Amino acid sequence: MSATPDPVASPAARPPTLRDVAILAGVSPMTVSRVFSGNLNVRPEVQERVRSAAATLGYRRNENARSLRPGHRSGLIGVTITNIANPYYAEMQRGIEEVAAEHSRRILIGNSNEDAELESRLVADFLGRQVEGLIVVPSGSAADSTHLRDAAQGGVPIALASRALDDLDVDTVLVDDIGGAFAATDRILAEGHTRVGFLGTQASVFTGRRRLQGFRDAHAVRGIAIDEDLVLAGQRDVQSAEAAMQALLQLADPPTAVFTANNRNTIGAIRAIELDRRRRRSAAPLRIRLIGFDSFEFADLSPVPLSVVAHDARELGRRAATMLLERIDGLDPAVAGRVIELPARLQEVPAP
Amino acid sequence: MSATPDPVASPAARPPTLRDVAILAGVSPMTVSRVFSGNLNVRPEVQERVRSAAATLGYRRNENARSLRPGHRSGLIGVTITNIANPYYAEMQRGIEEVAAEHSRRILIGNSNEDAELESRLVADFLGRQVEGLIVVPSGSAADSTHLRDAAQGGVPIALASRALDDLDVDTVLVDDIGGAFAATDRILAEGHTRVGFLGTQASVFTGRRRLQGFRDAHAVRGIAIDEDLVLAGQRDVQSAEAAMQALLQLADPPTAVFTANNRNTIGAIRAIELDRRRRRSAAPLRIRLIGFDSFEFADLSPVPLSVVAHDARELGRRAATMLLERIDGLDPAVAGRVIELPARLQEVPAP
DNA sequence: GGGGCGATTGATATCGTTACCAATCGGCGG
DNA sequence: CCGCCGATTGGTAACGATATCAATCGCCCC
Repeated sequence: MSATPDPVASPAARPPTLRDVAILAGVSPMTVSRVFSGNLNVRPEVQERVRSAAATLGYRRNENARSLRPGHRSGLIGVTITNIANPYYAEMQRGIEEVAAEHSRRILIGNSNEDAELESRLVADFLGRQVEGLIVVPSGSAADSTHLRDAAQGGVPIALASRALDDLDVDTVLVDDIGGAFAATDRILAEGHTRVGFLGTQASVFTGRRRLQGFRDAHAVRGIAIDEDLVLAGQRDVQSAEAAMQALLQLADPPTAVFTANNRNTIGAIRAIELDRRRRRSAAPLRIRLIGFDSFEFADLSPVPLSVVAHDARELGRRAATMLLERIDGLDPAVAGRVIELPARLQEVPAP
Repeated sequence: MSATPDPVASPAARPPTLRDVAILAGVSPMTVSRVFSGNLNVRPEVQERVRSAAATLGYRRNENARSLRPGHRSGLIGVTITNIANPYYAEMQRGIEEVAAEHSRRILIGNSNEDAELESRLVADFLGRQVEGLIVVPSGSAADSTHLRDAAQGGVPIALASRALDDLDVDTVLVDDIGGAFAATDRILAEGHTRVGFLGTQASVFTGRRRLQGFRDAHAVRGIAIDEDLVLAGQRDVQSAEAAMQALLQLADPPTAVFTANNRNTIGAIRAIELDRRRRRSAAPLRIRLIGFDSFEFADLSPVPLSVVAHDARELGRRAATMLLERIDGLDPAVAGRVIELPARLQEVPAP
């Protein structure tokens, strides 16, 4: 005989089924099924025999087969996020999973990478896997939401997180982008600044659009004109944000304050200012008033004085999941899409 | 008639099945099945009729039912992570998903929250859902790995990420914790420091243990004694790390340098030092030499001079997924668990 | 002591899909 | 003009699990 190690049983070419357990335990498949779903009316002695046989074989119920039965639910929730590597969405995912776990649901996750086509494929795949609901951060480039409307029409509940879609009436959890951006900008203007820069994402991104609107509204209310040369939208990562900030700094007449509309842009801006200081071998950074949307782990340790508009990503995830599960658990479908706006609080700048 | 909006079809109490499509198209279920899996030998005209019927009904293949057929694979990979809210693991998850997507696999994800019991339940659930493989960041408290051994014995490939398990011979991707910690500590000692603090996680966490070992090794090689009062292990979050650093600073004879063994502890340490500076209303932070394991987004913008031992979380995820998929795609099971150690590079401190 | 009730167990059919085999048809070579 | 072949289509039986109904058994009460 060869030296192939094979101490216990065969290497399980095929995972054991309920039928295998039944044969080993000398009972019918139905009895095994009963043992694994509540032990209704099975003699303790038989239960013991079945469990022992199952343990010997390493049997596990096939959840996919179970979910085939009528009325059974898959216990899965599909989540598509634009980019999980962004700590904000990671935190949101955590919130989603907390609530999902409380309701015994698992999550299937996919990154859309801001690509509508990819998002659409993810959604289709998730639906094919019988998810009970979808939580979607709609990709910025999503010109149409056909794939989501199809799902909704098919009876699969959807919750949108962070971004709304005008043409899709489903539960949505947003941050008060406009209010937060307004408050931040208003604060800057109240301090006397009149040339305020804006760094944000492209207008096709819902949150970017709204935060720019808050920025504009605040100017309008105070009757201060915006120099459009100071409005740079289109940075989606830290690197491009840093470059954009550098461009602002190098203007002949640079802004005295800048509102950055998300954490990528805030970090890029800080980086540009701090690296500028190091290049100048100066002890003090440029005096630029900086307020950023989104809090992040290092916000209060920034080397550059900074205020942030803070909001709670985990809570956003929790609320989206909660609303979704209400739908899954039978909320009257006639109830129109509910929209929650979570507060965005302007945090005071820490003593420098 | 009432005003209930119900323009198209019924609200799909039950999602349409292949059989429904077949009836509408006036063909047999088999023909529909063929149309959706390669169109082998179905007349174009019939194909068109079937596709049209499917579109009308909003039909989607039930992937769970398909995966019931013998030989079919689920296309799912189960991933358990200790805490996705840690940006390091979020980045890792991204790497895993990139590779999984390249191989047309989706991921089922769950947070174990460093709880072995929870991890075990997640794994059991994933196996029940017929995942083709598992990627696990073993929870620190996992005294035993029975649940994983069962899975492995059942023929489901496993890859461990970030942390190894002594008693489980499976593919594993690690960071060169010992080498990285050694290099960092050696650098500190070479600079002349003799009282070096250590902040890290509890010894039950694999990486924490290894990084402490590198720290000790470096001292041993240089024949420098470690003051055990300066070794604080057990901080798992930023808050407790900050408190631990404060404790070090308040010692009668505080360390002149500190090695922080992960990003939570590094950030906590920076926070303690910076907040101390602010309390003292001083322009300069305490002169403490700081080197931390793990890079993070803000590492080079730290208000406190800092070096880091950098490694690539996304690559770690990619490698784990790649090895797992090799197993799934039929790598000889006789091949013993492969262990990869990714490099951890000591990055120079940026000019302050 | 008989009828009946509850507890226990098993046989059957089905969930949605597809591999396999059989049936049908048109057309072409001999 | 017959028979064979390929193309096309359908019937059947499973995949693993369970709801439903039927069957069996022991035991209690009148």
